[in-house]
Amino acid sequence: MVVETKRAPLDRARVLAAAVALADRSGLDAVSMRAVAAELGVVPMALYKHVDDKDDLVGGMIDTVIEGYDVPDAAPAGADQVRARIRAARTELLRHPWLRPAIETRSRRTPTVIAHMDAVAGAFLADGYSVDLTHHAMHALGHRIWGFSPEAFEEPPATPPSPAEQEAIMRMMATRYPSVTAIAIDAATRNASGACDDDAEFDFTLDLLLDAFARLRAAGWVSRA
Amino acid sequence: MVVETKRAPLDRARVLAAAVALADRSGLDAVSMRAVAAELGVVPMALYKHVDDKDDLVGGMIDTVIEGYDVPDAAPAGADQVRARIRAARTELLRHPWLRPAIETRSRRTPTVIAHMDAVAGAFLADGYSVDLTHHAMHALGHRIWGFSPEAFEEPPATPPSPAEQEAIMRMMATRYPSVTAIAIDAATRNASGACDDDAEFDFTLDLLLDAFARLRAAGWVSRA
DNA sequence: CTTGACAGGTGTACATCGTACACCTAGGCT
DNA sequence: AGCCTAGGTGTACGATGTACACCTGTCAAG
Repeated sequence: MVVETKRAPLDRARVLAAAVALADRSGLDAVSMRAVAAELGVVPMALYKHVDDKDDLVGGMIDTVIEGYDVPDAAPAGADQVRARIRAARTELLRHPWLRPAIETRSRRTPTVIAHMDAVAGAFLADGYSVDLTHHAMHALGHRIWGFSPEAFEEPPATPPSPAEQEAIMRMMATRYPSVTAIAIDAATRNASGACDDDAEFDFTLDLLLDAFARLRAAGWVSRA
Repeated sequence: MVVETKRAPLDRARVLAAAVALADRSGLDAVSMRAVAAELGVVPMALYKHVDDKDDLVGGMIDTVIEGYDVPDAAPAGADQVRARIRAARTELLRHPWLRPAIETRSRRTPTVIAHMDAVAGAFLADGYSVDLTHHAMHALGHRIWGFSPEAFEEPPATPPSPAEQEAIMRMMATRYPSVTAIAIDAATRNASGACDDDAEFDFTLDLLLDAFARLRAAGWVSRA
């Protein structure tokens, strides 16, 4: 008689893991209920026994990643601790490109998400920052707390036209948008590929902000008027 | 004989205006091809004669708003000009709440969008900022260039539980997330509603960043090592 | 040992969405 | 007069999220 290898029963963690794996492989758009179910060899509706709805699914995916943050818990306090946490977040963000759009379109907030914010805020407070200054800092850091800089410049969608066309486009750009063109050219002299070093920009801004707040604190800034 | 009042033929601008009006009234999710078509008393497929696809539609909606920026063209140069542009963007952003998610999920970049970035970058350059410093500034300002601060704290989804439950939740929050709770309480002492003054935070961070860059420039910073 | 509740997987069905494709029709040109 | 074409129509398809009824194996209580 044929013995079916019995499938271990699903649980929330396995569902989320499958969704994360799928997103890593094929992007966030590929994460549909049906696709995740197929990944697990199960019918779509089975997922709803472990997940409220699609929104809960991607919320759970985010949580899964956040819980994997490699954060040196016994790290130095204050700004350095903040830096460590944010860099840990960024590492994970780079590993999972779908994470950014996922967080950006998020609606509900989970305990895991709040806990991460609490840890960052706590590091400021532990370093003697006033509550209000910490508040400002959290706002200023914004999404950087999740490891990404919300760029004004997005990746160009990789439309490599013929070299001749490219020349014409460049000329048009240079006359119509001289400033961004100047920046692009300057960046290209520094980086053969012409792409910005996003990682360097991230650190630059992070340091700029952390320094600015350290300066305010040192100057005795406590709270807004 | 019955004389049908002849409908003026559609054009791209009318389609976009209808979509913007609909989004203003009912949110971005309500903007489907079918809904916009209905708004115009036309069949869904008619829109495709004026718009490539849905992505082009929302791109066009964004352009429509950007083109309406009330930017004092003969404004002071430099940081003040940047401030003016960004504040103009923010005004429009507050008028159209759908704008933020629309921009965030954007994929293609339109000339109108590039022109706005070019104007901001140009203001820095005109003020004597080096190209590279301008580049950094654009990255640091990130989405703030579009008028929004990408907050770590999002609006709570307005779940007002019973006062008793609220009390219990607060107590739990205070022990589990002491830092964010401290911030929330502190903010509440300053603002009866307990909500952050997002507008004030926006200005605070904008000033912080612009000051930081002004300081770098004054110190003779020209380009990264 | 029986029974029955319940956790968990199944199957069908539906509304909504974007959009491909073929079609029709009214104006304006040659 | 004849035709081209811009612009609106109609039908249809595949994908998606998810409601609802159903089945089934496990395990604890009687």
